[in-house]
Amino acid sequence: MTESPSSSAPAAPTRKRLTRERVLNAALDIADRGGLQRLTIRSLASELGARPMSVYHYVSGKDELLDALVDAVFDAIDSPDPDGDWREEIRRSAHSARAVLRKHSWAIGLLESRTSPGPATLRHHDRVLACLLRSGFSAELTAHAYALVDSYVYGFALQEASLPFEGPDAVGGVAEPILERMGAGEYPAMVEMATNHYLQPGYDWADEFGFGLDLILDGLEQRRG
Amino acid sequence: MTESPSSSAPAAPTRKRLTRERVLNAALDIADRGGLQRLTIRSLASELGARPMSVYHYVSGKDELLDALVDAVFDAIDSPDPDGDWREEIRRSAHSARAVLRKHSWAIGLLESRTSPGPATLRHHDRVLACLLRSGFSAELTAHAYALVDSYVYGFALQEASLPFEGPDAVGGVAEPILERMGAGEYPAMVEMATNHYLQPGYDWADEFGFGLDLILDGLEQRRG
DNA sequence: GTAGCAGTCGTACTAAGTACGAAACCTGCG
DNA sequence: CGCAGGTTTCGTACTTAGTACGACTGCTAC
Repeated sequence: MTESPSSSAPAAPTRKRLTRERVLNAALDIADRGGLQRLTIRSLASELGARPMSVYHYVSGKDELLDALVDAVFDAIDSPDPDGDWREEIRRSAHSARAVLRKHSWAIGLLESRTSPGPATLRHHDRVLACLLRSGFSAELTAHAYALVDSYVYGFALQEASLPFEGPDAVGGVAEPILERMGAGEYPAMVEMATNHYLQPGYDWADEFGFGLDLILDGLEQRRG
Repeated sequence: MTESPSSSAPAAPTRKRLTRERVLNAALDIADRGGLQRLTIRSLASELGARPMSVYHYVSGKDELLDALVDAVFDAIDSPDPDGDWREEIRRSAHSARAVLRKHSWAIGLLESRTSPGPATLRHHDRVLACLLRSGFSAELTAHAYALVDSYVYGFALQEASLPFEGPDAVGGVAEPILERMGAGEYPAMVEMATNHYLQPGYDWADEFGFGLDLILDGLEQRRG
């Protein structure tokens, strides 16, 4: 019954010393797998093979943990290169942000409540601004462009997260129940769009992202001084 | 010490019978005042002058409560009139949505996790689609426009909620501490923008909304068949 | 080896969601 | 007027989660 000293871990994954990095990565994993709801100090400790209170040596509380996670997500976004072509760089960065936010969709909901950006977040924003300024955008237009592109990216990610389906063909699976719920033509335009467009083979809502982004970039180009 | 039967409420606001409407309104109030965090079944009951378990006769649980709140927020948005001029109607509706989401900014974070839209939400979306379709937009362009405008509105609201300030002049109050935190020129472009633009008298970040919206509407108009 | 410190954790308190079933209330009917 | 049956309200209590406090452990430098 007594454990020999050489075998350390009885039932938990990855033993050893904790580090802030391991804590954050484990938290990322949990949130990615099961959403923010599954991420508790206790589940986190368990994932790390430790007891809840051990976590508090690496984060001061759950709030700081969430702040750190948001910053970690921003860190994964490919920032634009301030010396490249603005249009291509902003475009690339926006696509990257969208992909990252799709993977960590729980992070979007966090953005609303966190008002103290971390270093990675600040750095990303700085690079976006630098890219625009160096490309000859006026301060005013830079501010416009920045607000516009970011809003679009976040908003798209937000919609994507709240869609009840995933991928090109899964649409039918959840859309049809909704179709029925619409009853006797309460939402005719939605029905029309669903049958004529959304449910057509080959349609993938995810493709909408590029259209809007290009429209925005076109508009900015036209308005550039 | 004994209360006379005629005086009913001892220490709580608004007595009488509960209704689902009163429950939802109280929940709205609490969330508006103190954010989602303050909204608990217990605080809600207390606001209503009732005990926690009484609430469960009007909502099946906290999740359903949150779903209902999101739908209530959508209900407050001014939907476009499908028979009006598409550009003006979409514009008006977008401004309304932005105003509503600013007032209930906690709702934005909820959007990410709720995947079953309520009737008001569906109705709003239906009206947007109808407005575009009746104005001669193709199904394809309608889908594009819908995703684009909604993304922009949600995303703008999301950014607005996470800004650490409010209103035209409050900017300085919170931006300057951040300026210092930037240390020795770690974020030069942000500093440049802050000093040359954001902190200039008369600048109001909220005004950015119109620029982006008009750019988007211009772009859609150009691409209309 | 041992003082000292960083890291780990046991215990326990608090807040919050909510299951269960009883009490209070109201209504229409005899 | 009184009572049966449904409706509403709530008392109690269990569960999960965050985290304060201080003790224990084990490594490192002397």
